[in-house]
Amino acid sequence: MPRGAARSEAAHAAILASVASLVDRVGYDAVTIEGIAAEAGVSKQTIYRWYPSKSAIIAEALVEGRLLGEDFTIPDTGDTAADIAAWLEHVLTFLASRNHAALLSSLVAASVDSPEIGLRISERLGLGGPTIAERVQRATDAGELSPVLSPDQIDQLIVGVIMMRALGRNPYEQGEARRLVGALLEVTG
Amino acid sequence: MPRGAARSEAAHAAILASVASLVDRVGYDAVTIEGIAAEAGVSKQTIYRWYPSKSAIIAEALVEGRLLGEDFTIPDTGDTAADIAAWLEHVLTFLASRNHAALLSSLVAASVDSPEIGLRISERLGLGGPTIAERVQRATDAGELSPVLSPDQIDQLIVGVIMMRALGRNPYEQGEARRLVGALLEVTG
Amino acid sequence: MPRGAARSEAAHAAILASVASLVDRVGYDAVTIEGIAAEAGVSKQTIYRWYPSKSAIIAEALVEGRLLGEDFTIPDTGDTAADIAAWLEHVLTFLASRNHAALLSSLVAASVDSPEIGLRISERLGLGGPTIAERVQRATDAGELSPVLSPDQIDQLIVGVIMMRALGRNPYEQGEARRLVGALLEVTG
Amino acid sequence: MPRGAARSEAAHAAILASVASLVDRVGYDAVTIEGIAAEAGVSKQTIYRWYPSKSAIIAEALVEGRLLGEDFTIPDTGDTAADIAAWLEHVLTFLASRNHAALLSSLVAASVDSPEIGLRISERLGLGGPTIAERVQRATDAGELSPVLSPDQIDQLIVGVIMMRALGRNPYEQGEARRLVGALLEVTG
DNA sequence: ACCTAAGCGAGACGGTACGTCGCGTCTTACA
DNA sequence: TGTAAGACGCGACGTACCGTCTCGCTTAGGT
Repeated sequence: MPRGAARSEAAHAAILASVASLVDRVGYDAVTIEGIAAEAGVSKQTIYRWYPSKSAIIAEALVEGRLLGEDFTIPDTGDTAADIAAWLEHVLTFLASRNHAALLSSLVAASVDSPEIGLRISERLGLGGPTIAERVQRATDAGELSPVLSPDQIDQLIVGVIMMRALGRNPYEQGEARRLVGALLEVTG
Repeated sequence: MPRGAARSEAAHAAILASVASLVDRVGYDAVTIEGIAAEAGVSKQTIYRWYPSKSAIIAEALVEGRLLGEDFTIPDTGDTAADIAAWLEHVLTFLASRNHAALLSSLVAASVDSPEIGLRISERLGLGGPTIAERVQRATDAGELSPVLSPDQIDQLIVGVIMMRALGRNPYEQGEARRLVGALLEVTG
Repeated sequence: MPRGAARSEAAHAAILASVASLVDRVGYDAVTIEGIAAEAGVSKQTIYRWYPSKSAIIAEALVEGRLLGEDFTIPDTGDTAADIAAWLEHVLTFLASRNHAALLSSLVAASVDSPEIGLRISERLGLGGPTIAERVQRATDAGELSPVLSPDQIDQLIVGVIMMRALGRNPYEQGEARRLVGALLEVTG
Repeated sequence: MPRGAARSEAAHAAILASVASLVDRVGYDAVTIEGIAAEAGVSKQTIYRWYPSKSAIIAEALVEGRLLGEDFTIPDTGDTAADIAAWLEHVLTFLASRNHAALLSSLVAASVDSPEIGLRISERLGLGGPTIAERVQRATDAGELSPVLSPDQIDQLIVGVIMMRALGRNPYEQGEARRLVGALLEVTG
């Protein structure tokens, strides 16, 4: 059994809280390890003891829900098209409010040199369990839908739209999500 | 009329050549102003005289075709769907070769802090003239196509796919572009 | 006979005026060639055409009386001790007023790497013609004085006092010059 | 009680050693912070952590005896005039050898912008304890001497001679110190 | 009345050094 | 042994001046 003081949960929490606050206020790029340490009242060494890099802290903050804190789980009501449309609307609406698009785009930039962050963003956006591709596949197998495009392509197109919105800051147009999903899934009704 | 010595075209060209070479060799993030200056045989001050930041240099290198040098103009043969499919295939094939996806994704990350770069990337990818949305709109007006989605949505979906590919490094699957464009534009043939 | 435009006296004068003003305002060290050029409305090239260095400009400004502009000629009334005392009093009084000590000390600092400046300062302080040593020698030869110290030593001591005053910023005490000169020249009266 | 790592004595010593060596080799003006850092194998930041400016480093090097390392303490044998004469001879002889006059004059120039340096030079030359003025005062009170000039004036004259020597680079003449001190202190013997 | 060789302002250029920031590693003293 | 504090070597930042070098204009003798 290890001797000496145990890992300080207070320090741990302070780090995550500070990094979330800083990312929100100044953006990912302008966040520095020294800034986090100062804001959290923690020594740099403590940070480096638990995290190998700035992006690892961000990744954990994502997992802990300190960033992108809302619940973006894809609902499961039996109507796959409606579920996905509702979820997409939720995501796009979220991006259109406050500086959430800026937050997400700075995280996307971060994910370029940290695949981990990309993965955590996906999870946070509700894609941690069954992905859109899987949902579509299942619905197709069940005869619920018969889309022209493959489930993977549909997944990619929808996530691509989210990315474009995060990067481009376009406003959200009422009903857009429903129309898009409807078209992609060939929901004729 | 401006007085004083004119801007040195030699220095100008050397800067752009060096930045292109460096981005290619070490990646966007690892490029430094001092590195550019050293490689170009130019003083830092000369760089700062003409560019406010690293991203401005990248933006100009993009405009000058020193990065993403290929011709990605969307063809115009009369068949809009085929034109766009051919163009998309070209872009996706390009991204699948060498370290081009890494290059583009690092540029996308850069564009988060520099809208200018985002704009120049679009231009370089052939979207500087009539956009996909415009092409689709024109074809729809001419009765050539009657897609379910709006031209803007189609545009966004297609560009979104390119982004996803750049960020995700998936390989390109033969014929993918054609299938995707076909489905989005409702080309039943 | 030379052809082409003649040296611009306007530029010449503007340079000297600016350098004098700048030395007075910011001190020798903080004066820059670029600052002079900007203040004088003159190009750097024009300055370098006529002066090899900053200290050369200072030297000329001294010669022209733009710095240390007062007349410090040693009087010649026949009474050597009184002459020197009067002169010394004049110099020390000058140093005690305004920021003249600061000016002189910055010039002394300049003279460390520019003997030319040292020479010009001496001239300006009235030592350009017969030096103190020469005056004392002459008075000694004439039987007017019979000092214990050699003329050169006396000269050095008196100039040394001026230096100390310039460097040390002590205030001037009424009658000090007279007492000092009296003692050094053994004027018993 | 201060926490954190203590100041590195190794770095501290290396800085002082380097600055002493550089001043000796290239002269005060040509010494740069970057040069010191490179020579000492120390980062610039470490230098700036402890010293606000180049002159502060010089001041400390003076205090530590890395520059003007000789012992210039004024002796105290009971014979004040002889003590001062011996000390002055020591100083003037020192200045006449090697490039010591150049060293001192560059330090004097530096002291124009840094009173601290001026103070440290005085201390180094043996004037840190009882000054010449104090020694003369004491001797006068004891009836040992009865000089015409005030102790302060004598002090100033003697130090002025040292300055003149430093700035003027005259050679030292055998016995000069003794004659000078003799005359100023009215030692008739 | 033209040349044409200076002089001139403006200012770009390759450099060197500045003083600052943040990195990731380390050392110290305390709990 | 974990922690806050903080020093350290390092690399890059963006700025200030250096002294040299074009530019295009003005000026004024020589033909």
